[in-house]
Amino acid sequence: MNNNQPLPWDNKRFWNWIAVARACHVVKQRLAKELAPLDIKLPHFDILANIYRSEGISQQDLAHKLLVGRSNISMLLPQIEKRGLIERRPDNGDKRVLRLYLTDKGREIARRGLDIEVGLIEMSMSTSTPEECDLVGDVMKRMIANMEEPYD
Amino acid sequence: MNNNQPLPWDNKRFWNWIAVARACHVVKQRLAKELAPLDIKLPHFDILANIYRSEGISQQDLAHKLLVGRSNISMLLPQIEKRGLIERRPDNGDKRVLRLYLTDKGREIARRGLDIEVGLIEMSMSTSTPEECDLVGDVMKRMIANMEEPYD
DNA sequence: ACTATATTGTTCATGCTTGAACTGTTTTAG
DNA sequence: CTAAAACAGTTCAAGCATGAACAATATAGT
Repeated sequence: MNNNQPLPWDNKRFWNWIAVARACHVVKQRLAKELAPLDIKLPHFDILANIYRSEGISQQDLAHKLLVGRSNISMLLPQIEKRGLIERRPDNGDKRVLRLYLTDKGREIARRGLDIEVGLIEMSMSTSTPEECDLVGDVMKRMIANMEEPYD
Repeated sequence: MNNNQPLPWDNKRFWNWIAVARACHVVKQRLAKELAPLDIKLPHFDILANIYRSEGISQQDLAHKLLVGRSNISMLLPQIEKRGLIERRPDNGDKRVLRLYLTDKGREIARRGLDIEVGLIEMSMSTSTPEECDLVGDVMKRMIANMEEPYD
């Protein structure tokens, strides 16, 4: 038995991470609520926001950016397309690839949603200095890099 | 039109937050993989881990801790119970509430899963100093507090 | 005591997410 | 040039998460 191993409850890094996970969860739930007036769900908005930044992106690259599977994108896009928020156009050189573009309506929603998201982030981070926020970002980027290693 | 509003891409806080969200996502996906040998999924493990820390907790309180709806817990518990990892026993004073306890088998899995989780967190945070990690935790707790405010 | 309100847990329909199997296209190697 | 491998996108079945409606129990105000 390994019952004399240190408990996680005594581990500060553990609790700090729990705080990160909870903050993430809370912000996402809150953002979903704030987006309701735009009649857009979080997963759809994430897609719009990314196309807004990278117009003409492929579904593959979009999935990669959002850290989700291609199938996920493949299931959501038709819904957004039917609402007239995006267009899918085949790539000229590669017949496998579909490239994604916003319609004016889609761009408007992306724009407004992003304003809401940024406002929420600014509000929630307003009690921390820019230097502190930057440090948080740095630590997170390091974590992501470490996470890509094999580890076993 | 508000097209001359500043774009989020120019906002440092925005990018720092994106890093947080991505780190969260990556860690969760990785943890899910590491837990596979224990034959336990992340949602089930989260439940076990919380009962491990708070044996005798009610379903309501568990849902609150995990930031999910009661219905979610209500759907997952029977599965874990059937696997013989937990027990549900009625409260003595209040016939509405069910209190949750781990079986020896459940405790073993919780214990081993927590070791894996802590190992993963330590590894990913190993390139940051304890002071930096503590600051991250502080900023996150402030964010959570700010998020509970009305804001509209 | 008694009705109104609140609380705990359940069920249901809906929607998101995943991984595996599949189609069609492109690239690579021999 | 052709066969094998890699790649982009789709489909499907399964599992997770949510909110609304519900049953049973507890609490409060009169």
